[in-house]
Amino acid sequence: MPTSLTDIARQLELSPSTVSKALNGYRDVSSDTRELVLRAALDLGYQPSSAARDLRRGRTDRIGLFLNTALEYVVDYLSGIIPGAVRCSQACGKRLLIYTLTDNDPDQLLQVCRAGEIDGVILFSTHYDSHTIETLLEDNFPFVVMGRHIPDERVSCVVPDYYDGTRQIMDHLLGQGHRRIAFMTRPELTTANEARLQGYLDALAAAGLAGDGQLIVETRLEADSGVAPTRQLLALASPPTAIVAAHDLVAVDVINTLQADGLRVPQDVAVTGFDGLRAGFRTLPHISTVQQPLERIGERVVALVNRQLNDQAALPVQETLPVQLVLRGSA
Amino acid sequence: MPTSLTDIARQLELSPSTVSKALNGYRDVSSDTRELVLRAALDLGYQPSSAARDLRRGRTDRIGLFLNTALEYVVDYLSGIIPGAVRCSQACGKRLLIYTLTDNDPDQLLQVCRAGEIDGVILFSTHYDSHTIETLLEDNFPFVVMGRHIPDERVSCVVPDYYDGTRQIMDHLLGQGHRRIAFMTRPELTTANEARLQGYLDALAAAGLAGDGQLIVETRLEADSGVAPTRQLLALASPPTAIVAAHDLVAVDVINTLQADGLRVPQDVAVTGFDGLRAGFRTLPHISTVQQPLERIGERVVALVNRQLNDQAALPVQETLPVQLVLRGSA
DNA sequence: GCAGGTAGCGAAATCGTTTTCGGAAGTGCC
DNA sequence: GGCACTTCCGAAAACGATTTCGCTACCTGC
Repeated sequence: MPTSLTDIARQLELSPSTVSKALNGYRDVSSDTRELVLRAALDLGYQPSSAARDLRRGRTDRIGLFLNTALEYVVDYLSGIIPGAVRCSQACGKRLLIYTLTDNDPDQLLQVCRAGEIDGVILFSTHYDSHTIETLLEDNFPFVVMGRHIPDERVSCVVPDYYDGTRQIMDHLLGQGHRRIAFMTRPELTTANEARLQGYLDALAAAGLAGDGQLIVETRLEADSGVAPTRQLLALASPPTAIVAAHDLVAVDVINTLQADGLRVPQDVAVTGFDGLRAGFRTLPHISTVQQPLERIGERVVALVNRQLNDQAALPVQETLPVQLVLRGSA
Repeated sequence: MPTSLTDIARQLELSPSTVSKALNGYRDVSSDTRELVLRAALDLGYQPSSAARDLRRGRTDRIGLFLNTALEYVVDYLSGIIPGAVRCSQACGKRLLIYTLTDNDPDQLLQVCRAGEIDGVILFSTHYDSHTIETLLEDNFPFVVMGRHIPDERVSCVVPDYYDGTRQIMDHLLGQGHRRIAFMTRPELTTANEARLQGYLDALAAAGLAGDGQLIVETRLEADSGVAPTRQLLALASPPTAIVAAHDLVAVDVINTLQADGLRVPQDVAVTGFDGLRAGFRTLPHISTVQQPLERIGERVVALVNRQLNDQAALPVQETLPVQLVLRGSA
């Protein structure tokens, strides 16, 4: 049992109230006793019990973020987000913590929120779940969705510009002379996927090209999910000369699969990613991709949660952040 | 403000005690009222306030793990650890959470522990810090070190067999006929690095080879940290035919650097990694490495913390887990 | 000397649980 | 009817902090 506030009070023959006030900067404490209290607290290594303090104050100054499926992808994405998110939460006087979910209990997030373990929560795009969102809204619990636009004006979100990013990729590939361009999408019908697909289709149309359904294939978020779709594309009578992967991790699989078949990237087949994760540097050539402003996303997402904490009546906002094509060799 | 236990009590015209007992499975509650209470709790979406409960019970059923520097490496390693750690903590009725540290405050970990936010903590090897460990010991706060052996019999730790792993690598390379084998180490003088270096030296000696100081180079944990040392090795009058990298992420850099120079892996230079992270699959050829039993490490580390929680007098243990060489092409 | 003001401290309520203890019914047995 | 049990419930005391309010001195100015 660590030292408590009453321990200090006893030792100094003061009341707990005075000790608390000395520690919290109240003005009705003489500078002498304040000094005494601070010194004693330091000597005893005092740290206020977070449970007691949270209970009394009715808040925790903590913001949560939940980890669950598709660990490999999420974790890579997170490592890009975290610096910005941590910096911002620190500036707001909050702490950011990451919860590990056990996948067999989908309600864990709601339980943690209702138990008051955290004041607000950041929803990673991979656990879109309308029931969760609906309940959070009913509870009036502060939350922000990251990486996916939710078609509901009551929810705040921060998303990269998927449409523009895809257009940038396509314009580049078309400019290079590619005409048979394959597109890898994800099976979930989210606004992110729709925006990317729309960017692809619009770019083709703008170039006066007719789409070919065979060139649109599905991938998942899991490891090695790019291998099978690539083989599927290579097996076509007229295979693509460029492949637009759903994200960088898939692009890694694509490149490895192509190279394993003796094809050269980008000479034989150009490949592009999306997101701008560190994984893009682990292949040779490095992956040409659309760089999301990851740190900034982390920053904004925390800032928006914080805004809701400070101002109950704050109106929700949907932020779309600009992205940028970076050419690193694979296209 | 979410519904509290007293809300339920009021609505049902019962006392808070009875409601609490009904929810917590006490036997002195009639099955009728229990049913009533459970139903009301469900209807109102009741979730006990974690602050109140933690305060009263004097524990949190939470185990912490801290993230700080070298994010890219840590995060990759973590994604291997987490499934096992989460599974085990769930089996123990605990929750595992990850704290993000702001690097300018080294005492944050201690503060969180002393504030009683968590019952126990897992120390990632990358923040060895004798002051932290010493303080945790003084506080009698349960903790386990992961991935590094601490030369102090009072602290529990779980480590892969670095020595044996390195011997396995060396035996393989020597068996392939390599005679000039470079070794990348980390600057910190930890038992892990020492064990690896010793394995390297012993293997050379066992093969009757004299070591060459020029072949031992240093790397850091940060991104791209393998590039410079590789160039350093290539610049030698007599460059190595094999490079034993400190870990998989460095090996990625090494392979990319070699290939960028037109060298073939493994024909011109063989490369090995360590750890068995997913990153090893992102190069071509895939990285031959020493696979750590990551999930098992996660499992054991949580289990050991839990043991200390259940039995204050539990003796510390140092566990060394077996590792296995996996050949994937780069050597 | 006295009203009014200020500085410094403590008492006590409160946050929402858990848990011990005791008491009020009801039951069974002689 | 009296006794010992059992069954079920509530009162109340914690846990450790924060915060309001009131009280005592002392000071100030007239």
